[in-house]
Amino acid sequence: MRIASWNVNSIRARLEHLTDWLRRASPDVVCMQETKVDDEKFPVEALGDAGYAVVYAGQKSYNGVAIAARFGLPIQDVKKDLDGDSEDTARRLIAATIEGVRIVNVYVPNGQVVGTKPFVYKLLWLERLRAELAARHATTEPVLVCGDFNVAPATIDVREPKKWEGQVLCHPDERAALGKLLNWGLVDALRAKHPDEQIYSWWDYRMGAFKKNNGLRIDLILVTPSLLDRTKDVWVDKSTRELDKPSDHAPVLIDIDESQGG
DNA sequence: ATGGCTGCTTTGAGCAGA
Repeated sequence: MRIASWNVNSIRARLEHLTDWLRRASPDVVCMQETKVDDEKFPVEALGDAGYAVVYAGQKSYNGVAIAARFGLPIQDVKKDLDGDSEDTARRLIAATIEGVRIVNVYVPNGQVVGTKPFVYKLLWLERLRAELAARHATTEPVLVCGDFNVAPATIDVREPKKWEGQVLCHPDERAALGKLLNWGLVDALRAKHPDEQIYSWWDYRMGAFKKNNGLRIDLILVTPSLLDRTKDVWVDKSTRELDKPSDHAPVLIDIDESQGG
């Protein structure tokens, strides 16, 4: 089973890229972030034409998450938002069980500037996610948590670490919050498979950052140990970032052996 | 260098992103 995570930066602005890419990359499941659209206006039909069913938790203008699965793969036990969220909180989480894998798709708050209210909210959000996973799941289950974490886990995940040192996305408090989430029982799947490679998933639109490969790896796929055992490979598909009017994020993909699971 | 790009918003300057 091939699962992808992609911050599309507006699903409506990216619809052609998305449907073209689905045909090209052929994921069984794609988790999307920053769909930036009300549920009433979600492009269900376009995804259907591409061969995918979709569940979504969206809002106007900002945030929004969705999980699409190839027709024939049932999407079960859909859960939206963190426990304790209300109707007017940002839509940042959608989870579902597909082929026996619990898939939790997150758009972690950006945090804006270190020390601000949004930054504190980001740290709290990561802790709430950890608490919710720990309350709902055992680490022996096949659980996959993916999305835009807005945290670069380590120095290797940043092309210009000195420039980013102590800044939002790279601050020790964010890395500690992510570390605590991992300590519950998750593994950063790409890093486990590629311990020494500099691989990025986001490049700033400005200053020709992509051409210089001046990026950060902030889009992650975290898995429990039983899923890591079944993981064949994890990679970033940079091809979408080369298109006209791209998302600033590229998709991250994981191939999971199906013979051992389900 | 407080800019630089992009998408969204009851359309147009301001916001949020990262």
